Amino acid sequence: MLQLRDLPTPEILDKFADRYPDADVTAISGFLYLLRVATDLSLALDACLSKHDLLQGRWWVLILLMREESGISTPSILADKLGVKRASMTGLLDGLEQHGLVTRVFAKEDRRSVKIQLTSAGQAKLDVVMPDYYRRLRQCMQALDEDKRVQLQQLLGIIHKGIPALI
Amino acid sequence: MLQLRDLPTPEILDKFADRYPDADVTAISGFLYLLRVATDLSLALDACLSKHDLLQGRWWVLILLMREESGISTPSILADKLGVKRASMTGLLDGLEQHGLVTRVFAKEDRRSVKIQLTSAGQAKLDVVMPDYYRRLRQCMQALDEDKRVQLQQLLGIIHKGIPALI
DNA sequence: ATATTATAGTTAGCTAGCTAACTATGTCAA
DNA sequence: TTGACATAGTTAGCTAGCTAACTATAATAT
Repeated sequence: MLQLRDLPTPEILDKFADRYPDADVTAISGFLYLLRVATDLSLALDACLSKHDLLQGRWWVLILLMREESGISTPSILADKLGVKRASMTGLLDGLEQHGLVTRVFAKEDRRSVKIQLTSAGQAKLDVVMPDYYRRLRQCMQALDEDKRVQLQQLLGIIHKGIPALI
Repeated sequence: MLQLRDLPTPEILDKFADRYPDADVTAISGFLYLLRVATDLSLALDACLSKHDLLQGRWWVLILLMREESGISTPSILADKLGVKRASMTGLLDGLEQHGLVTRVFAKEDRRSVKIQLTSAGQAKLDVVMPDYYRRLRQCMQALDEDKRVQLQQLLGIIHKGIPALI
């Protein structure tokens, strides 16, 4: 994400725009501020989860399992949904299994595959973490009224559409 | 940073809100979309920089040096401004020095300290990368008119103020 | 003056991602 | 049926961050 703590002042942006005429100072500052706020949100989420002895990766796996009616999925599917490689999912599941939050169940219909099952301890963990997370998140976004939330979604949608132009 | 690719649908959010009454679905979806867009922007930036054989960390160091009139700073100051530990800065500077983009100059006034100087090759690298970055970023944000950019700054400011409530 | 404490930079070893290569199993076409 | 290819999961080794501990130098208090 964005490590940079020392965002450019308007003066610095102007100085750079002098040397590089393509610079669009309001675009740059909006872009950097978006990255800054998102990075700080993500760090705050990490801090919140770490109080419950969790990191984002493992926490999302538990949530993905809870989304399933049966609490069951497979490493490949979880990896795709989480957006990590299967190799990374192996590590996440190792950690969760060691803590007793999921179990690996070997499938009989396809002997290459493994079913991952959310345990009752895993569900119990979520039942502690999620209310805390939701309460904090509600607080965090409290000052945004419904209109502003709609605005935010729209603005983010516009930017999201523009991302291919950046690559 | 948000790994998660499979954002919750409104149905999933409602299901979770049933079990966890503290859930504020518009807050959650705004929060996740903000993280999603920022993460994709950051990945797109990585992709853009990698075409120039750079990663965000090293690139920001070059920019921080260029902000200085003299092109000179120190590892500690750079680490603070970049938001990494001094130990990490050592590695970033090693890489930049190997590529001839910065030089370490030992200071005589304080023999513990080292001055980091942007080289002419480093400046030349920026003079190639920055116009490309600025041009792409302008394209990416093109669809946001001036009003919407102001709105964005305001919304982000409101959210930023709320972050301490999340920790 | 000298002992303590603080600061600048580095090294060593940890983490959670990654890619590449591997094993085992399944699928499909000749 | 069997040979080629595809898929599921794992292992091994890479990266860029991190913390903790270290060396050298400077600043401060007694």
